[in-house]
Amino acid sequence: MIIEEAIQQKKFKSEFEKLVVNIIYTSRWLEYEEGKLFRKYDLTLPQYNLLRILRGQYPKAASVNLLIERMLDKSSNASRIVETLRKKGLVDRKACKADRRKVDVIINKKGLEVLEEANHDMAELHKDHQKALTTKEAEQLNNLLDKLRTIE
Amino acid sequence: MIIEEAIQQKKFKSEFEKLVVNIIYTSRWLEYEEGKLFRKYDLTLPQYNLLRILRGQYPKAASVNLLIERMLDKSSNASRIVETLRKKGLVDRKACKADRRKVDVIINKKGLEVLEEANHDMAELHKDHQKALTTKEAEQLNNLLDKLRTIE
DNA sequence: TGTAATATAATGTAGCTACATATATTTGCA
DNA sequence: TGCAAATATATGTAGCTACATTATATTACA
Repeated sequence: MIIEEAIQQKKFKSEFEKLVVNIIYTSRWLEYEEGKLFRKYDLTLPQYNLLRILRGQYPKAASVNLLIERMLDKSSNASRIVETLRKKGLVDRKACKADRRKVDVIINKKGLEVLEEANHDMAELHKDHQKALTTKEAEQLNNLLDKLRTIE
Repeated sequence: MIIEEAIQQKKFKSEFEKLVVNIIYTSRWLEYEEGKLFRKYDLTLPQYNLLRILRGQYPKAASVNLLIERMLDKSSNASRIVETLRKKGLVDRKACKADRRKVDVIINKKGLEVLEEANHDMAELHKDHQKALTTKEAEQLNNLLDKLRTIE
């Protein structure tokens, strides 16, 4: 469905106004698609992303600061998401000995298992995307999105 | 900044995995840029979008259902956002006479004024985007995003 | 060395989404 | 007509972002 139909807006002032709406709308659509998948594992998107970052560090610990730097939402409150994951028994958290301001967060065995399972389903989702776009088109999209953000 | 640097992830499994992250990240970036703008007017993105839909209907009333259909987040709770806007004195709400289940929501004078001002700043933001991409590239991006969503 | 500046993490608040559920009204049809 | 199904909206809950503030630990340097 083209964006005009999707949100029932007949026309946009410019191709750029339309682009902003289109990117946000497509992001929401992707997040919803992924969200359906995560709910199976009682995870949210930010929780899944945090687990992925932690697995990237495994078996080293990550500080909350490191997590924030690598998250998609920089100002999301990593502390609270870590706490949620800890309550679910997917990560361990303890004070950092070298710098007592810091906290060492490590994904544990259960966390790695859940992540592994979710990743399988995620790979399936990406296969669906491959039906819609060729690799070349996906590349082109990636490059254009990167280019848009050069004004930052 | 390319997406790999932005979230400090060295490589992705595929161009498609990268694309999902890139779209969500770019959306967050746009929302943040727009958000800075809205905060000047004590508005949030959903509130701004709702006001725009209401102006599209003006001087006719919109039902909550119509608002939901046209919002970027279909399952956002339009009722509550309308209530927030009403508290801020930007919209009026009254029971619909023809169908008493429905509610008539109309943007008022103050709402139209605030929207007008915010739109000015928004136009400036779009000018910045034009520095990053040509109209042709924006078009290309729009088409690729629409194509990605054809699997829905 | 002592103190101010900085860094790290946690927490409080408003508003948001996603989902489930509740309530009231209208419609469909046996 | 009467009642079940459908429709429209509101509300409760968990978890989220954005922002401001706080608490604590470390660093810089006069």
